[in-house]
Amino acid sequence: MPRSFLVKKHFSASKKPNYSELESQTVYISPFIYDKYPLPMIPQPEILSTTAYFTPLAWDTGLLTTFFTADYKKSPISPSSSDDSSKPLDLTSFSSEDDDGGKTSDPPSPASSATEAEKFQCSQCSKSYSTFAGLSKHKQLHCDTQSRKSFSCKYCAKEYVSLGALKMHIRSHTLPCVCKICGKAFSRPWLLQGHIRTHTGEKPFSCTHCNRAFADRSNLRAHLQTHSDVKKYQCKSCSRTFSRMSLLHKHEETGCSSAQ
DNA sequence: CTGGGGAAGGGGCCC
DNA sequence: AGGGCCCCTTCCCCA
Repeated sequence: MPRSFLVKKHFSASKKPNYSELESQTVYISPFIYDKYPLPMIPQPEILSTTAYFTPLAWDTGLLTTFFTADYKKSPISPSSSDDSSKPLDLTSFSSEDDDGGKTSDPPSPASSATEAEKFQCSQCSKSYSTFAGLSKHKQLHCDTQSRKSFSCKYCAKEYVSLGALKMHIRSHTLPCVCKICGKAFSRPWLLQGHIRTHTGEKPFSCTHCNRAFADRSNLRAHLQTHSDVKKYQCKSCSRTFSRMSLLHKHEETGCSSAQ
């Protein structure tokens, strides 16, 4: 994903958040995409008109293609042919466990992480991180009680130990990322990005088992489970297995016959 | 009721 | 320290 899609914002450096500034931050996607959608435009609230940022990247089909090609070069998941960049990408040649480059919370593979993970360990809880920054954030958020400070949200009762976490949370109230097609607002740019795919119909993640395509990588992962013989989620009461945790939860909540 | 797809929210990690 | 991305999870809807 091109970083130019995102509008860099400058928050107040003071400990007390500048709420008016936070509230006025509105992220716009490029207007070019909307040229393809002559839909009646929803009246723009004042927040949308005064601080509009139009970044260079357009979300038209051609540029989307460019975007996807460039973006996915970073990941092990890349189109089979660079000349055929409009072809949906294939995730299925990678297992759901190891296609994330070690960024997930899954247990790291012994070969790659044993030494890395032990490099920075929390003295409080012994949790290990591969980077000092990771350890620092962990300590700040969870274990370094001496340095904990409270940042309260003015919209709700939530409190956070860091200003960054509060800013992130406040975005869920202010919803600065607005879709110009339908007016729906989102807290983060990539939520808007995913939402825009619902308008464009872009589905860059394809399943090689059945040729279905998805707009969302996670939805492809969930779909891949339907092709798997082994269901990951098992009911402790009746041992029945499910492809999704949500299905297991639903099964348990609706009353597993073997429960109790 | 179950299984599956679509859409979205939030946390963790890397840069 | 903050921005950005990825992943996991959840909710809703439909067949």
